[in-house]
Amino acid sequence: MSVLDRVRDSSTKLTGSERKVADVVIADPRVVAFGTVAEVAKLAQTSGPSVVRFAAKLGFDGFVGLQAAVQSELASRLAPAVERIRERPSTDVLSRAIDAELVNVRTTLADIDRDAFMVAVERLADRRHAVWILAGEMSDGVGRMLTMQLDALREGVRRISGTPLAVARNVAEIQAGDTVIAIDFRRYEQWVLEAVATAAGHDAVVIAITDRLLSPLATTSAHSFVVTAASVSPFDSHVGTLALANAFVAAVASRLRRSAMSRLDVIEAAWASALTPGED
Amino acid sequence: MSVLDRVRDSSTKLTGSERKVADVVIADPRVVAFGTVAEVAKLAQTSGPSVVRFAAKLGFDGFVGLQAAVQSELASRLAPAVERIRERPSTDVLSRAIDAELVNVRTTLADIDRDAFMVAVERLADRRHAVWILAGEMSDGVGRMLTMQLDALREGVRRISGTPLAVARNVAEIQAGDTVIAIDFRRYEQWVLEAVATAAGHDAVVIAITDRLLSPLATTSAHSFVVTAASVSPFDSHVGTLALANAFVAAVASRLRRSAMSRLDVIEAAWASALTPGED
DNA sequence: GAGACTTTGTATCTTCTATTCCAAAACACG
DNA sequence: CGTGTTTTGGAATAGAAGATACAAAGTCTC
Repeated sequence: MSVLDRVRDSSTKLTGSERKVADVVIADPRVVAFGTVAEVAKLAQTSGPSVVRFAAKLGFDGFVGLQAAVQSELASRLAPAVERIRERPSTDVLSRAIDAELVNVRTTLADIDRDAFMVAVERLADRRHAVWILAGEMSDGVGRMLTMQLDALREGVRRISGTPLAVARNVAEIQAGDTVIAIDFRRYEQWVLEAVATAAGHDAVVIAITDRLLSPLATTSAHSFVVTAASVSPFDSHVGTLALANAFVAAVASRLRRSAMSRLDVIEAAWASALTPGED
Repeated sequence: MSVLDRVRDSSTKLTGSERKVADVVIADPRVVAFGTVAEVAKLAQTSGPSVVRFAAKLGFDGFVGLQAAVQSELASRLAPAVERIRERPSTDVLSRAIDAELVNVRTTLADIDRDAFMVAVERLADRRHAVWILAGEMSDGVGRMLTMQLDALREGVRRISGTPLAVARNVAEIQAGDTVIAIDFRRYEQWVLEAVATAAGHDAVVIAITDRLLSPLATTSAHSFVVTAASVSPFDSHVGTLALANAFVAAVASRLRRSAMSRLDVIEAAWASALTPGED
């Protein structure tokens, strides 16, 4: 029974400062393995006795018991590589999911054309041009997250969706020089393709995120990025799509560092006043 | 200067029993890192003082100095994946993004409690109980995709969102035995926590997807899953969250194979008639 | 708002462990 | 074989670190 399991089991019975200790222990077991009661207590911003009581509550024989358990867990991780490579023939759903999603992330990001990426980032970071985001139904969630995050970094970011009428109205607003990010996958949705075509006709710069280099979307776009969407479920995995979107956001953020940060601070303040803050 | 280097330098000056100590230290540093003078002495078939003298001869301030050095060497090998990203000499955004997202996927899925996962899947696949999905603003996109996909596999899947009034109305509909999936991260949103508390009070089974084992959300839930959300942008990465959601969908799909497939066929047909099909 | 109960940290005690001392053993050399 | 030197480990010591007792602070309940 691992330390993590024990924390899970007793998590409901833990008091406030014991929970602080638990956070520290879980966040970095090395502190427990190598350190002392005093050090753990300091990191958890509590006192020694709370650390000792925490260990006892998990069923260990004092801090030394906890420490021994953590040490033996870490020790196995430190065991020679040979010993560790007993890779299971991934049969169950979870193992196959890990394999698939790792491939999705790796190939999606590794296959990016760096030059195209930089050009796209440059455009997204250019606050003189508005950014419009369209996403097919299956990738709608990624589109929303991308919109929200880009919008937090700069002004003039809008998502296009809704009824055909609403879409048409929004598309009509797109101006020459604006940037359009379109996300769509197999079973390409007609309205996305049409909207992109219209935007391209109005001299907007279209960035396509899609599943094939020669997808209908990619061929009508200035820049296109191909996502690997391998999945063990009946649906495409959008883990790669989201990883790509995150990469865009990260690049734009670092490009806009100063202005983005002040904008983020404003948003942060709004959040702080709107929410009851968490524990820390 | 590593411990190994120091041993090499002073190897000629070592006495017989000191050499025995050196052998032990090099063969398995864990004994020094985790153990005591007495234990090292026993393994080296010598006495405590010889161990201490060995440490002094290497230039350390006694055994504790040697131990500290060995610990810090091992600590870097044990560094939590998240930390290793930060330590890396920041190359370009893309490479760091790849590293971060791979870590997110790997640790999120690898750290899953298999038993809890199976129990959760069993519930989600149980068509006698409705499934309700709640997600905080930042993870809203994942919540939507999860809802859409689960809904395609089985009936009775609903997403809760909108105005406080709409949320309250939906939450009131939750019945004993229903399953609630709540997704929320740091800056925990009050409405999510409240909705979950209410649902739990009505004897619904709550599955939490959150960022810490002991987050406010996790502690009030029957089952909780922890996501690693390391990011190179100012926002948490939800790649791990999505990977986890996909894993749930995959597992539910394989659990419901027959019934899910026929349902998917119906949806497929609806799509085909609503859309202009793609190239293939 | 009073009282009971829980939680928490300070101060103290106890245990464990690294260190040091020193005498015995091993060794080198004449 | 004896003497000087080095090496070694048992026993004593000093110090650090974990455990505990207890009182203060906080929380809950009626």
